[in-house]
Amino acid sequence: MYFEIEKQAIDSINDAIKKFDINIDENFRLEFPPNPELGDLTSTVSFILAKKLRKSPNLIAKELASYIEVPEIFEKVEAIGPYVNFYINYSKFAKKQLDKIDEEYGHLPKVNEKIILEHTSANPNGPLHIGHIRNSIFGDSLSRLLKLAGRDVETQYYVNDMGRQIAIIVLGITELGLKIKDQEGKKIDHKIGKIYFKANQSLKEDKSLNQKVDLLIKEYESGENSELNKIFEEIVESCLSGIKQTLQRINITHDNFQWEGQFIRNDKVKELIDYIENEGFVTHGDVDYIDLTHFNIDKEFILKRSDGSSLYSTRDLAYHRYKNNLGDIVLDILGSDHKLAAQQIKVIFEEILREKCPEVIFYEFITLPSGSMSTRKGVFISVDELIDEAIKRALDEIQKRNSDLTGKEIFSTAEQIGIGAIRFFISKISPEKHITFNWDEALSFERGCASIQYAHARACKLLKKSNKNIEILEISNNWIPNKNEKDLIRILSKFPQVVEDSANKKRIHNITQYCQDLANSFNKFYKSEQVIGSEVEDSRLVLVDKARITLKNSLDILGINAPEKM
RNA sequence: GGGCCCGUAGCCUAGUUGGAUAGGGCGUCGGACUUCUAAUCCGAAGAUCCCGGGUUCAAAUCCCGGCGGGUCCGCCA
Repeated sequence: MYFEIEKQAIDSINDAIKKFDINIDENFRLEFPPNPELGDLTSTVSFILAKKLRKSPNLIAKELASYIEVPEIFEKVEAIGPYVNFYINYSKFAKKQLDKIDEEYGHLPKVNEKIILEHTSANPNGPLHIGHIRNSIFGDSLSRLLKLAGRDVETQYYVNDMGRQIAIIVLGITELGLKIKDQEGKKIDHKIGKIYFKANQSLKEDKSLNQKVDLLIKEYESGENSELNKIFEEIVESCLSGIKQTLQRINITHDNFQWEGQFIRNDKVKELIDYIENEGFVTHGDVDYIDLTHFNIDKEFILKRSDGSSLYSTRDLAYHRYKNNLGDIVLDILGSDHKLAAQQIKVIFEEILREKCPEVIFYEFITLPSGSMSTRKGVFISVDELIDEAIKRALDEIQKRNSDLTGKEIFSTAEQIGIGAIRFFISKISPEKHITFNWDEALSFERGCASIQYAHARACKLLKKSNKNIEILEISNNWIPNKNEKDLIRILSKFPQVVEDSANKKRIHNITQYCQDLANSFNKFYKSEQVIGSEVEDSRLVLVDKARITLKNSLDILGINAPEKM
């Protein structure tokens, strides 16, 4: 609906512009004015015309507004300063807009674009910690957003089964006699994390163990020792199963898990290195490397270790080459510590392999007040701990309030609220901002996610209480929306536009703001307007139902459940 | 030392392809539950948009120079 009336407004402006006898690009879009008193839609086209006509934008706006034939859905068009503002006629608009909202609301038309979205890809050397969670939550929400916006998205987790980290765990088990089952921790990923920590301690004390790690890496890479292969695979598989469980708790699943070892086993890494060699980009020194100084990167790209074993970066190159064949866009979510590596990959793809290079979205770190987290040093807050604490706090909150929840409902609702608080906290901050973790900030239930979920629960309760079949309710013809209703309808109508904008920018924090605005508007309406028993009960019930749907759909982008009771 | 990112009320944050009185939230202060659930709503106070220059009719936004924080500069991933 929004797109339709926007188009009508744009057409009317374009018609009016013809009177100026000037050519401009007709594909401009409209914006939302900063507040409703200034209308529902606004055009800044006067600024563009001003340059061409050499007249002040204010005068042009005035003239332009007088030329515009106001489309029927609008009440008036007015120039205020340099802006041309359109005011919606809500008596006409309300019904049309609300009729458009169904369970699919927000879905945009299919775009012919396949996106391979890699996120999380944490090393299976321990549990996920709160440093990883930004990657997972951002990646998952982005995938939901892009799907809603009509893209075909496949999510992948790149499993590092071949790195030094895993070899260190194997060392712990085979050489240091550590057993997974003896380790502290409720989940297997936590236990494996303990072995990783302990093996690293030993490695620090006895440097000679490093040579054993090197041997393990070489041997696993050769694939010849089936006994050893099994140990590696079991560790990775076990740890990954724990990671998957954690992700599932916060509503995250991946479509696909790709083990990096496959690119060694199927010779793709070898083919790649040969190709680069043939193209003449390999320099042979102590090790084989690509000199990237011609491309303004001072750091060389090393292709393999001097003992011939492969490196993460080269295997990653092969993985990206593989992904290039799967989709139109290859999208990675990476911590900003990968910026240099990503720059190298970009140059290698563009200049050497002559293929499209991956698109990367970076995020800054989450650190503890005491500094960075480290699985190796055993310094981190695990995502499982965070979830447990979030649910515990939500449970306390529910018990403090007189909710009408009973038995099992209490726990599942606490879960939804706790997880919501976590996902909302991470999603609302733009990724380039560094976060110092703080329990109380991360797990706030006032005015945060809980108030949005609460708005949804209120809507559900109200609809149930009305005892009417919402499906067959009609908006009354003599319903003239008042201020609170107009505000709510306006914000409901913006949803598809917010989806489109956010998807184009590949940013999700706009969605959190939208959820908050929508909930605020609904709560305000709820507080000030009687629904059941009012003269326009049916119309208001429809409005409540549409708000319910939009709240649910917008929360869904963030992977947050919308409880029906709280 | 060099590269990249960040710096917006006591605190967190949006806005950064230049454009309407810098938008939210937490916290503070004052109001609203015999009313569809107060995890709510209404109102108030609170900002040198890190600092200093510059470009512009117009700068939180662009340019230059500082300061502060994060991060990278591994034959780790």
